[in-house]
Amino acid sequence: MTVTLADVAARAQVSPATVSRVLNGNYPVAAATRERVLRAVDELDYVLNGPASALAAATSDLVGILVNDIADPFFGIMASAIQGEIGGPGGRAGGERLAVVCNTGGSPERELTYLTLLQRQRAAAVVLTGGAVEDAPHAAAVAAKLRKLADAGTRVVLCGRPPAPDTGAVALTFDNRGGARALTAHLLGLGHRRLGYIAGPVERTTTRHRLEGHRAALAAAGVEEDPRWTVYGRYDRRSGYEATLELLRRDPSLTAIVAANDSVALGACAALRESGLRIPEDVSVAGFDDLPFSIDAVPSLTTVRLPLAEAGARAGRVAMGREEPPPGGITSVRGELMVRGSTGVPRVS
Amino acid sequence: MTVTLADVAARAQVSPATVSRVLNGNYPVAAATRERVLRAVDELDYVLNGPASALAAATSDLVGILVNDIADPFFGIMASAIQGEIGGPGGRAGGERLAVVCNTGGSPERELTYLTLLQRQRAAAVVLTGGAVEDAPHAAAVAAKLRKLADAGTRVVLCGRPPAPDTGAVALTFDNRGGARALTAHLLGLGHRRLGYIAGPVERTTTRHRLEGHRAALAAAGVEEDPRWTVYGRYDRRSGYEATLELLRRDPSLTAIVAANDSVALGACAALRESGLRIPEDVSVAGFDDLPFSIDAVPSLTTVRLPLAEAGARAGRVAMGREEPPPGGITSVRGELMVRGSTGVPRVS
DNA sequence: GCCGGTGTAGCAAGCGCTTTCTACAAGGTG
DNA sequence: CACCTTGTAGAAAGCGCTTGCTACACCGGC
Repeated sequence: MTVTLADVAARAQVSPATVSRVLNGNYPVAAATRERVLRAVDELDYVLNGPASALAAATSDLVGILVNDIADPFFGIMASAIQGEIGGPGGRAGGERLAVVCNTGGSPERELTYLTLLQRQRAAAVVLTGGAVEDAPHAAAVAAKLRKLADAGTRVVLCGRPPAPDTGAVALTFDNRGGARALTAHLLGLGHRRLGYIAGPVERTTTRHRLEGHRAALAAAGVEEDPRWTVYGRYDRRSGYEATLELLRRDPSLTAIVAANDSVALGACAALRESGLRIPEDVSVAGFDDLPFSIDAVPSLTTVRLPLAEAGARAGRVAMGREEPPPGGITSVRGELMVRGSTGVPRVS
Repeated sequence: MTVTLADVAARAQVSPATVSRVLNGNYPVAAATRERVLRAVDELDYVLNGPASALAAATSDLVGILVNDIADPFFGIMASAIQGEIGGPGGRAGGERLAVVCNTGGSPERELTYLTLLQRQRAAAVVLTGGAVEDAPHAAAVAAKLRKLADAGTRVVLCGRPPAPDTGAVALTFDNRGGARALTAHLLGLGHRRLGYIAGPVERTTTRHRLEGHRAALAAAGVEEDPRWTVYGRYDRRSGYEATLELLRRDPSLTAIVAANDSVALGACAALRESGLRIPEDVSVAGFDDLPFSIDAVPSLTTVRLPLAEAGARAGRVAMGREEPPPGGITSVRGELMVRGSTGVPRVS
């Protein structure tokens, strides 16, 4: 029923080995022979059997991309950039690779399961994006898995994720701490002294680093922080909305709200508006990431631009071995402070 | 070096066949034996070789998802929903399937190439999302490919895409025409008579259907359309921004702008604001899709909500054979008009 | 004219798994 | 007690491809 290499070989009157070599192009085949084979392939409408190739060659053309939430543009943009570089159709690279996008939903177990599944597929490379979960046993389990993958020849790249020592994984980390610090410093420079902070999920590295940067800026300015000013939530607008109402309840005198990311900031804006507060006259709002919609917020959002696409592209190239990994296998990607309309001088109180 | 089924079998003192059966759980194995095998698997840290299984069993656990642009939440949301249903880790389904997300960038060639790649992988199912390109030869080529996939046992589902007759593909189509018609009818009801329309790329089914709906509404209300009122572009904010400036240049007396989707609408809003026009007092703006950020626009966007997540989930289930396909293999999913702040009665001129 | 390249192609041995068919115990039945 | 189920495990034949090795021309040089 299905046509195989042997069928093509028969039709082209060559051996299966020759057909394989024509298709893989890694062995000299006389032009005339190649021609004949290609014609046979075409006439029979032959499609290589991927699993069989993978088995025989002990490699596959699958590249895994782990994301927390593919519906979130933060991950979508990175995934898109990674995919653009791994040499799928249209990519500049020769081989045609397929991107397997795995939605972990931020769950450690799923992350591990997906890693195993990718190991099972003998993935050519795996890129893990976004913050990691800070649970020690889980981190160890992931590290062990990554080591195993690396040992099996799978290239492992971390994109926007802290390094995983001794795993052989290359890390392209975002400087969340530095970005957050610059952002809060900007607010402090405007004169704000009572700043609410809406953090992400508690056990996430991204959450911690951004919060640390925020606090470092406060400390550097000698501003003492009230514990009531920090609320933890999720990385979505709903969370920002709710957290903002909570912050307002705890301390109505806040003059600025720093959000874990842009979606959260948008939720914060909505809550503020509904509470009858103007942005930035009554309360300034700042986000993080600079996703495409942030500039369209009204007022447009002051935030920290993370070069998501660039980082993803680089991660993709490194994963494909088309770009040298950074020295030491680790590099930090800086964000850029984007000052826009959502932040201003605090109201006089 | 790498541990194989045979190694596990040796350690558990059973035959490879038994190990395979324990792992696949589709054949009775005595509890004690199973126990022993599982222990061996654990001790050896054995991971099944996916390609080998796929080859031997002539099936794979890969599911392809074709999207135009994974960085766009429109596709991200659908992809996420599909993935949630195909039974990956955490899914309710038993098998563990991997989602291969293919970014076609709207290019027909890439679409075809990806389809071939998925055919090569012997994908268990393929879901194509978003509008199709309306080029006849290309459409025929895709149809042929889909038929071939279906013949090879791959389940093919179209999600938010028009039916592909005689291909064996199940279609979950969005009622773009109806939604667009309702949206424009709403604007007409408010009293608008001069409405600009920012369409998507010319050769896309989505573009055509939405435009047709818009025109149907105009016709039904007896409003004659000026050809200058339609501009084609892309499905992104930039396009909306530029198209709006163009529309304003062509006819400054427009009182409403209908955009191809929400991102375009956001761009339109930006252009209007920069032109000193208030929304909706001077110009009303409407979008399409109701993506999460649309409610956070200021004023919040009047749009047509498409049940992206629901449709994706359903597509995923149908692809997995866990839900009956609609009768005839075709169903139309309706959108819901969401009237919000960006539309209002036209200014008196 | 003999010999060692050089360029092509074929042979055949796997790659690691699934699955059909067969084998054998153990247990129930007439 | 012979016989047939029923339950469980093994043997072995592939699945379709890749690739190391071998084979064979054919060519130029001494």
